[in-house]
Amino acid sequence: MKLSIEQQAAVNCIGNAYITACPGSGKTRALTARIAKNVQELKHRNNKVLAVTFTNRAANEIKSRLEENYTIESGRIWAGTIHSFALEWIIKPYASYSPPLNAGYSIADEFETRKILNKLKADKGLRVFDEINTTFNRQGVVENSDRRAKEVEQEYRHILKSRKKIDFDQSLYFAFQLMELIPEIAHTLSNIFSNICIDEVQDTQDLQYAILAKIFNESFHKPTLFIVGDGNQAIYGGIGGKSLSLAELNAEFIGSNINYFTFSDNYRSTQRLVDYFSVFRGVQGGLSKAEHKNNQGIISFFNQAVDKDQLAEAIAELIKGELNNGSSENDICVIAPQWAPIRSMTKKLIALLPNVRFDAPALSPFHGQHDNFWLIVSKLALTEPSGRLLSVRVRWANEILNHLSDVYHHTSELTAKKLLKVINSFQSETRIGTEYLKECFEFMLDELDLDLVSDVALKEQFDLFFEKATSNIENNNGQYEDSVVALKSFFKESTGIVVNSCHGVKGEEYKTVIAFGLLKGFIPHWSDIINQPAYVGQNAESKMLYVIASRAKEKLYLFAEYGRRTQGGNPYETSNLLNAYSYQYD
DNA sequence: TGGAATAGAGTTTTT
DNA sequence: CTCTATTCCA
Repeated sequence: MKLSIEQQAAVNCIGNAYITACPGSGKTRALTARIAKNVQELKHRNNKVLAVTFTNRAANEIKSRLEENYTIESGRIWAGTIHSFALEWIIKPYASYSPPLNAGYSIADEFETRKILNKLKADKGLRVFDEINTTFNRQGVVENSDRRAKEVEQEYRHILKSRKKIDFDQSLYFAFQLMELIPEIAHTLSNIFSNICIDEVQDTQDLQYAILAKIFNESFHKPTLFIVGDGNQAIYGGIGGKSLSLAELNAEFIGSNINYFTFSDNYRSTQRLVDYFSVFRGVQGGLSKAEHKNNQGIISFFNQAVDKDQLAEAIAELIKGELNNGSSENDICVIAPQWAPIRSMTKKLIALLPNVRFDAPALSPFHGQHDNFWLIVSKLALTEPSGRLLSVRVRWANEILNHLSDVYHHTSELTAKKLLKVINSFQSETRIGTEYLKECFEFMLDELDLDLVSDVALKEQFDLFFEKATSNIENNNGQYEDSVVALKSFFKESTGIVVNSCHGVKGEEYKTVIAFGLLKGFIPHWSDIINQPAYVGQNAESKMLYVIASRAKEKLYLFAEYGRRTQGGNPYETSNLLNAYSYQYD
């Protein structure tokens, strides 16, 4: 992969590196190059490179870029979210030493935790949207200034404990606790991982820094650090994401003496776009220069000019125009700050443009079940063994094998190849999606000599999987369709116009970006406005707008649509910053 | 009846 | 927090 001089300097830097740079300057490109370089330079057979980020989407981005640009033996690198790292490398192997975990545990998913919290809030006379903090800091303290919020949090922990469940926050805290209790964990990890790479570091939480720093600080042979981020894109502050300065990183990773780099060139967008979105940038970083000299392209803002009921038609027209002008479906992305309007938009767009393909993850009836064993199996069941999916399917098959051996303690000589062969040979007449999957799972269990009667955990996952999917299908006014064709279309090679949340497309780029819902209360969210000093809302707002506008390479269409109403019936207004930004729009 | 005090509306992103 | 509507009281 070709690197600029700035990027090469960072990638080839001896020692530790911290890079902050503007969007589109090739931070992730440099990171993947560094990972590949690190892998080549690994000294011992058992050494690995660790690459962590905050979201699954960002982790998958790293994996795909590595797969596309380099040939790396899969065992030489571990890439994923910090949560999954803590689970796989600390909690699972050492759970028996942890007092809260040694009696057994499983992970509570979002459905369960939200249900418990909502019930407790109602009992205490709090409203569903009153905020309850559940994140631990490194002292193990969960800060809630409100008395009732604190009580809710404590009772919530009791309920989880009685069910032998841990939530996402506890998975991090117990991992950190274990590392404090047993220094050998950090020693072992630092012996395995000779390099630690962190992408999108501005979204990392306090406890996550603490875990990574512990590995570094306790090690005898210091791993090298390669840390990449952009404080101006820190849009996870609301859930504890924290951007650190170079000095703070140096203090965290003791004696790391990190070299600082920044990239000044933008390889993504036209100069006109770079100038446009630079206005939303905070204090960090200088002006960036676009490599593309052309000032063509479009920046449009439909400020209260389109009614929300005509919005889908307007966006469909834009899409049609783009496609007629030679853009491909993969060049276009439609984003909004919240999922609810995205779902209805997706549905309308699909109806309006029946021949256009969309990549819209929100339509899966399985969302919220990432960790379910059967979700991975259904990915295989619903995809064809061809094209780019070939290598991805092998990855999924290996995940299934890992689950079977680690979580369910099956010791068989099953290989990924055999598993794929079994699932590929499954055939069924049914057109009903969930029925098709059920048949396929039973076929697979049968072929592999497994059965649900003797395996309680696998059975529990099996039941939950269908229970939640069915509930999604039944309760959402037909948004989710239970047909084999619909389910297959969800997992098929992700091509088509991306429809996603602003958070979801962070780190990605598109020739044409169409953003809607740019309204005060969405951008920034009410919780950044209510009971907050004005600067909190302004910061949150400029970061979100910065992320949104900087996704675009050539064309940016912005909508602050008219006609959306709050629960009380008041109209939503254009987001403050956009309203105040005087710009010569097309 | 005018000015001050109080109440109410506005509710997401991710693991 | 900010904006608006309502209530309170002299």
